Amino acid sequence: MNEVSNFFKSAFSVDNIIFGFDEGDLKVLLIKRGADPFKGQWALPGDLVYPNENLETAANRVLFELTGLQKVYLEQVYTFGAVDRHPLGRVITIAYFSLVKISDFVITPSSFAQKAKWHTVEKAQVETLAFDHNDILNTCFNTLKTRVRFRPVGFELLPPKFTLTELQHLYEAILRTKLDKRNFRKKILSMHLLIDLNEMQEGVPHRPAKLYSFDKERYFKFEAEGFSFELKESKKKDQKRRFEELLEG
Amino acid sequence: MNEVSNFFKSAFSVDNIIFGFDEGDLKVLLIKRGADPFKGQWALPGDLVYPNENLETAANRVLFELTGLQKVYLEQVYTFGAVDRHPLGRVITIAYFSLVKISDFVITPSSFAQKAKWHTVEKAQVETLAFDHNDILNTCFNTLKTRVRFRPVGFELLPPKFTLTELQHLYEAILRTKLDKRNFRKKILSMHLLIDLNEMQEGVPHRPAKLYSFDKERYFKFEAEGFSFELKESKKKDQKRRFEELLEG
DNA sequence: GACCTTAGTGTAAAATCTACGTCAATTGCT
DNA sequence: AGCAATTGACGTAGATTTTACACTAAGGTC
Repeated sequence: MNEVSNFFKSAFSVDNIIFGFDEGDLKVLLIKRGADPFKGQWALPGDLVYPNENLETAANRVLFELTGLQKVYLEQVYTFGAVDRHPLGRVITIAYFSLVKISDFVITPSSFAQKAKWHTVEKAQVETLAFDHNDILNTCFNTLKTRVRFRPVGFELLPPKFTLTELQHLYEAILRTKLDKRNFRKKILSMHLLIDLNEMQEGVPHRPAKLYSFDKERYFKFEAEGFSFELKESKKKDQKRRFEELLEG
Repeated sequence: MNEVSNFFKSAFSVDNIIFGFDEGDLKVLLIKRGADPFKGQWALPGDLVYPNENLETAANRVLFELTGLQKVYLEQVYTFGAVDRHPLGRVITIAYFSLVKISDFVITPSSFAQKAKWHTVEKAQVETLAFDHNDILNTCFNTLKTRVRFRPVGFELLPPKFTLTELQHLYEAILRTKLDKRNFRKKILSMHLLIDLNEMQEGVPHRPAKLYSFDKERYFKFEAEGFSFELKESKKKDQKRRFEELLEG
């Protein structure tokens, strides 16, 4: 029993990778650390888990303290536990990713965050983040890419009413590819997971588009009986290349 | 700083879900616990992680101590951290699943395992396991089902030389469905991931089948350039039902 | 050599996926 | 009022993939 007590000297934390979508870009929320270690560096929002707190509760708490948001999409992704990942001792961290509608959203920096700011994922990936947060971000971004092909999680990133073009741009930003407009629409509509709201966009300087919302109930029904939601990218390489040029230029 | 030290009172463990395949059944290795808590109950093999040990190292260690196997397929799946999941204190556990060839294999029960035994997954799922190990097993089994559809991990469960029928039975056992023989073969062979060994089964009381091995190198090449490996079950409901009857009867 | 068991194979019909071009509705500018 | 600019909406033909399905071949056993 005494030996066992030697093991009870570790801590664990949760880190949230909070994705949002705005102006055609996929973004991630980072905080500028207000305390050592890594003071002044950008980091993923996270915190130590209280001894009597469940992991998911902790992830929700961090999200709430930082953003004021509750009941948003949150999913455990991976646990990072390299021995030397934290300078203060053995701390393993459980990464959660979260998808939020940026529009809903007021950043309310908590005590441990001097400053919170949306970064495009591209920029965050080249930034030097605190701890092993670059690893974590990359892993979670890859998970998002995979997730979005098999579950309609993407809808969590859009406002309640959206156009098909907005939805397509979202998928293109996440998958970093270009999709064919007509095929995308056909595919999405054939799933019957969108509700046609019979409303139109307003105040846009061009032909207004129809607005849709996501039919969650219907999706849950389908999911219950085993249902795969997949989006494939164009098989023609040219399209993909064209998009990569777009990203760079 | 003093407050922070309150957090450093937790421990974490790894639990291994070791899958094997034998006699047409998917199996999982359980140990009968030799010490409290849960003495005498079946449990997943696991251990506390040493303070200076990486998670993956710990998972490999547990596997090695129990089975003598090294360098087998091992993948992190999920972290379980309910506050009350361990009676001795706050212990979160990181679940890894592992795929081994039962043939390779001699169980060498370590100090913490009185007895290790292969259980069919079906039976293990209805057994009352120690801690939250039923949860863990179910989660990992679902992950295996998904994994096997997109990556050729199944090969890890077979001996180095196998027949197409053995491969098909493996998939059927994992997916709990029935697959069409000709379509399965066509699909598998069209991936060009199997090496035809130009050898035949011997000593079987029927027409001997060709032996194949898995072409790992080729797979890694494909994987590197983004490649999806998918097996779908029959869309005709009847086939599935027929198989479910088989499972029950 | 009869019979039992599993191995091995092809095809046609259906479903899905891919590439692609034109007219429509609105705003803003002149 | 008319025109330019912008994005929305839509269908089809050809290619590819998926599905369902049944008979002969090879070896072992008795």
